[in-house]
Amino acid sequence: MWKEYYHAPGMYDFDYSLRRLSMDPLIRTNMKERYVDVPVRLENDRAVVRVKAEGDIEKPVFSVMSDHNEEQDVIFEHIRNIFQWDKDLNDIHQFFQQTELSMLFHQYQGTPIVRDFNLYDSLMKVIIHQQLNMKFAYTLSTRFVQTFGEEEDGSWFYPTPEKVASLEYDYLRNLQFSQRKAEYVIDTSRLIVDGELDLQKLSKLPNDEVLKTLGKIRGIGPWTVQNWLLFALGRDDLFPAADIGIQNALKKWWQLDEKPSKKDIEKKSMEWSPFRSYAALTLWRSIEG
DNA sequence: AACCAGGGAAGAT
DNA sequence: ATCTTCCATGGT
Repeated sequence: MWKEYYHAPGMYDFDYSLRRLSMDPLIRTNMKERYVDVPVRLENDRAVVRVKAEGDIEKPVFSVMSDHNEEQDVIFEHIRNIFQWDKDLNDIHQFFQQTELSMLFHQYQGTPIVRDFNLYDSLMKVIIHQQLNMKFAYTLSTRFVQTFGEEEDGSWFYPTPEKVASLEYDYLRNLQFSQRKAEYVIDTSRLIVDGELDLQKLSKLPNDEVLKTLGKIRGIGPWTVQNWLLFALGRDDLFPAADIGIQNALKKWWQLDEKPSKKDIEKKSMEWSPFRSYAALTLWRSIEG
């Protein structure tokens, strides 16, 4: 068992992040004790890591602990990247003070981008969640993981690309996937196993190159690429204009009768570049619960 | 019952 | 290039 502490440079609302993480039934969170258990895939091994809030929004301190004693540095580095503790959210807050979203950022301070735990898992989840209402979306992804993935210490690991590539479409249809969705999930996994798609390599490329590569794959459109860039890679400047949640939030924020058009959204959101992701997160947050 | 859901492919202009 | 229509289900 090891335990390490870390201080973030600016404000950081970890309790909000926990609330978001707790929306996913596959992720074990505890709001009262303020921790989340993060499943970590290693080279040929797995670890479950507990990340716990020890401070508050103004003075964020975190503890990271695990009883997996090998590759401790790799694990800690991975956790730091997921939660992006080194990004100074005071700078983001400062930036939005000169925009029309200043009030919103004042109300919801220190909203971080918490990345999905794994590049491949994230892509599968985004494909599965396309167009579905949140409740059914989580039902589907939970069934998918609990049927084909693996559990360890109460935490669920997504199935590997190899495992998913070996499935028949009917296995997913039985879980109430549509035929299309079953094809998207399995075929994309097969591309990865065959070496035709390398997510690690993609993660080092600029957004437009990722869009060019991922967008060619059947079942992956602009919304899915944008969400993957935002949540898997944690990129700062994504604004999913096609997203219903974003549209609803802007409708409310701009006091419109109808949802604003994709084009209007894209144009206006340019004022929030290069930190559009934070605008998106904060807008989502403004219409939650 | 009708319409929507944190879309995308395929077909039609 | 841009616009419809269809895909499949569960939720409200």
